[in-house]
Amino acid sequence: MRIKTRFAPSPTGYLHVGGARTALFSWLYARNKQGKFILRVEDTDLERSTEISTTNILNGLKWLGLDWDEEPTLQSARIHRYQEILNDMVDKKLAYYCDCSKSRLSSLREQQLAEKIKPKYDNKCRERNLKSSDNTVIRFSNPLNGKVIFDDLVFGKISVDNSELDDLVLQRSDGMPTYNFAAAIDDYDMEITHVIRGDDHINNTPKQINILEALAFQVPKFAHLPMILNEDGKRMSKRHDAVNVMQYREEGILPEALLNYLVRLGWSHNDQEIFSINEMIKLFDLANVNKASATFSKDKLLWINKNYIQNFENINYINELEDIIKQIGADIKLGPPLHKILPFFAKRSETLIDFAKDCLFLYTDKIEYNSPSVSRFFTNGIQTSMNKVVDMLEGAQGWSLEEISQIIKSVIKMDSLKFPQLAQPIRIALTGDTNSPGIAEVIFLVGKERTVARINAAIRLNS
RNA sequence: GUCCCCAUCGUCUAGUGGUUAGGACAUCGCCCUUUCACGGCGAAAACAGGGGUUCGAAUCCCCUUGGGGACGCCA
Repeated sequence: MRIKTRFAPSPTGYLHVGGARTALFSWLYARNKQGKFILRVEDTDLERSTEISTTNILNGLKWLGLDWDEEPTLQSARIHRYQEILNDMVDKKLAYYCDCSKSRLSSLREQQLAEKIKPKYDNKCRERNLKSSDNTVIRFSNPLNGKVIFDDLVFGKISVDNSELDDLVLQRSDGMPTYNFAAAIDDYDMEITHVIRGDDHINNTPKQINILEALAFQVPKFAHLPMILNEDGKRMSKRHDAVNVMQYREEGILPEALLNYLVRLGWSHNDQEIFSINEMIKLFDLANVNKASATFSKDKLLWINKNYIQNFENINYINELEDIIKQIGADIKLGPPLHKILPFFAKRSETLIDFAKDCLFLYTDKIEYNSPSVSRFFTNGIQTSMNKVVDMLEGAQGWSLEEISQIIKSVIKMDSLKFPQLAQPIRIALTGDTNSPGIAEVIFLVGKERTVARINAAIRLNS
């Protein structure tokens, strides 16, 4: 049978890192097996679901490059199908109507909690044979005895006693199906072979298996993924943690890098750290997924990102970089085309934001001097040497790195200077700060005319 | 509280009965150096604890401890 996996987000926010990791593993598994990967939007909660959330989540997946097969399915479009099955279940006494009020349910729950027992529905309506009416829900007649055992592809054998489960609601009083019901039916109808999801769903699995088995529907295989914890070792939360995938984009993280970081959170292939997308697809398997939850490390993400930025020959991020430079307010036409500066800046940047800031002096003529550095390096008399550099640069025949480098060196020799004594004030004149690529490279990239203008301006200001 | 699950350096992990317990991030030191970086070399750093099983346990079993998850007309 052809492998088919799905990612089934609820449209109640954006794509967060946990969801992205789940989607990635699901996607990798399908791609590795030449199977299908589909999307299912679980929008059965009318209160919380929004269309904008669906768009956000899809955009997140697109940015990451996690492409899907088939049109995404909305559960809200399938209510007739759920209804059909529900009617059948009630007919077959696999499910029943229940009119217990929410207040009765909550006091029951409080009582059970007070008695220190697991809160469960007491099956009051199970044998009452109620008819459907405005306020009724449909509950599942969960088996009373025995246990549910399934073989999780990551965790191995998991066993839960039916006495731990209760008659869960399948359909709300507003007519919408609940998660455990809709997900089980959809996985069956959509012929999902492998349900890959977070391990917070382990406890739902026996419920879904019972529903499927009651209906004599085939049960898919399950693979639960360990959770991702934040740097405090707590579960990632929207309040405290950077969990929106698009936030990483704004921070200058490359999608390939985020994917690479995420794939190593819970999965490994010996000692390998860096994987191209194709390698991930080729090497991914569920057998090497870890069981323990993992802590998210921004440091390591940045390290991986740095690797990808350095690897500009294979990863194209010029358009993204250009957007950021424009956002900062610089004019890309003032300086060299971006692909020409890559070799000089790529190995210096952890993020695209760093990169953009570092190369900004090439794309703006408003140089803001870092004043403490100015006073430190613009020592008495250095202006004379700087003037010599200007003169020689103006007289230069060509404009090569080698030639520029020779000019700097000759002035240093002429005036008996140490390299930084001359290089630093020039660097400040050209870039505003003390940190940049090599001084000859900077001069080369800024260009003759602008270099001369900037050095002259700096000399005027500091003499 | 009840149930389910997990447990190797600070972090991500390799390891599937016999290893000096390996790699990576971060940290620290040295080297390189034209500033900041990059890079190179090196150091420190772990099998949660206790019982078994075994000639031999990080690896298998049990208990304890710690952590996570679930217990909704959320997903």
